Amino acid sequence: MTGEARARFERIYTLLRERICLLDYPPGMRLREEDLAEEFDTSRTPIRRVLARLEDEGYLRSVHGVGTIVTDIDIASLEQVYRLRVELSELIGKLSPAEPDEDAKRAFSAMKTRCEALVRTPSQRAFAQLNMDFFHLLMTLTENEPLQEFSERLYYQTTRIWLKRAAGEDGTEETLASEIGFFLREVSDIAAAVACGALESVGQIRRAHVAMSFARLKARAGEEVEAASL
Amino acid sequence: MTGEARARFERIYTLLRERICLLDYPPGMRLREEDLAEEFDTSRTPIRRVLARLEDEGYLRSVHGVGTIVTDIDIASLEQVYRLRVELSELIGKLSPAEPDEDAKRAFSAMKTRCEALVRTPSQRAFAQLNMDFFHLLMTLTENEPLQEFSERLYYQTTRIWLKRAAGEDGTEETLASEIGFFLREVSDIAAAVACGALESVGQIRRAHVAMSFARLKARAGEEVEAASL
DNA sequence: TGGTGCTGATTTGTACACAACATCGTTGGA
DNA sequence: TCCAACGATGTTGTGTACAAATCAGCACCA
Repeated sequence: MTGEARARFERIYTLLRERICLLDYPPGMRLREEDLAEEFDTSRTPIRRVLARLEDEGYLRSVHGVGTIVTDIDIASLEQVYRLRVELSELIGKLSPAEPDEDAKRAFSAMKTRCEALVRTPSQRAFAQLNMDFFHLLMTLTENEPLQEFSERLYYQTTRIWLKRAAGEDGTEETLASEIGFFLREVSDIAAAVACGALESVGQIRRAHVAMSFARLKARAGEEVEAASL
Repeated sequence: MTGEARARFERIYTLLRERICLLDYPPGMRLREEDLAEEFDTSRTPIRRVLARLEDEGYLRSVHGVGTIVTDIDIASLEQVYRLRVELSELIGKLSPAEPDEDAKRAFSAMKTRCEALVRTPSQRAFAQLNMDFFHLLMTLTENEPLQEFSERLYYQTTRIWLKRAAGEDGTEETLASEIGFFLREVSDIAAAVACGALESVGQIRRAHVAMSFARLKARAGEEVEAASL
């Protein structure tokens, strides 16, 4: 796969993965190859190439005769993925850190501004988008490509489930606002660390926040079980 | 993809990946979809599904009008992958370690025996096979599936290049024997750690040996450059 | 009334024909 | 003699028809 075909593949792949992570395609949703083929003005063949990759990476599950379904992840499996994600988070500052220039520092500062605006007018979708943009900005701090690739995969695999359960329609508006508040603190802390070039600290801060956000999710899941059993 | 189709996919995928890692398909070799289709008694379509995954994971590169080529990795990129692999190695003992039972301990002991036999009659191919078997046995020590998956990918991606450069046709028989010797020490150390249930130590020993094996490779690459420039 | 099997519709999986592209050898002219 | 253009050949990428599988709805019977 080369040239134009490659470019189209990347375009569709990135877009679909983003839709899955932003919950435009929520877990359990069924996609149809022919619909996608029509949307991207091609035949099923190139679409199937993209869906195959998304399936290999665990975002989708194709079932013969049924359809292509967006996967869901139970809390036990999610915990395994989070454990690994926590460890990888810290490596951002340890493996080939890229000294941030002035543009990068401004970008982190801009993230903080966007986040403060979000606190005033909360929205799940805007939160999801900001969270993703922030993640990609963080990834520019390491030049280790394999680390970037694996971190991306763990991020996309966990964040959508976390968003759905922690700040989704299930949760109250209160929990959404609360999560945005925690996120603002993370962005502020990391922006400060980046401002003074302390990349190792960035990794440690990130690690702590990733771990805490899962801990909150788990606690909330525990409450739900408790409430259901009453 | 489900049922029988899935099983066939896994079978072909695993086999081809193994061939690539054991250097039956060395870097630069060109594969033909139609040949593979004939070998596995099917059409190009299911084969392309497998090749697509192998390409996504970086083992292959399909070029329109040319062929499907086994990738090679330059020493700079390899170093990035190794840095990450070193870090992940240690996690084996920290993330969901599986307490080894008597069977597992015997399996490690058997590895040591195989390794001692290999020292007496060195063979690159047998070394590659033993190295891979040992890796898979190590993976049974953690129950964290994402960690297993990523470790596998890093292993398959680096080991084939390492084998080619450190113990392949390029190197002398002396370097092969030397590497087998180092490997025997690693297997012995790890078997001992497993025997007394010290899984955290297993991770640390493994980490050290992975780092050292790359260091030797890099040193040898340096010598070659030096020799070439004389 | 409940359950059981059938049939049609829907969807993914496979096979195959053809298009697009790259490579190499050949041939013709300067 | 050199080189440039062309065509033959071989390979992956795309489109499409059909096979295989699942599911829902319904008829039918105990």
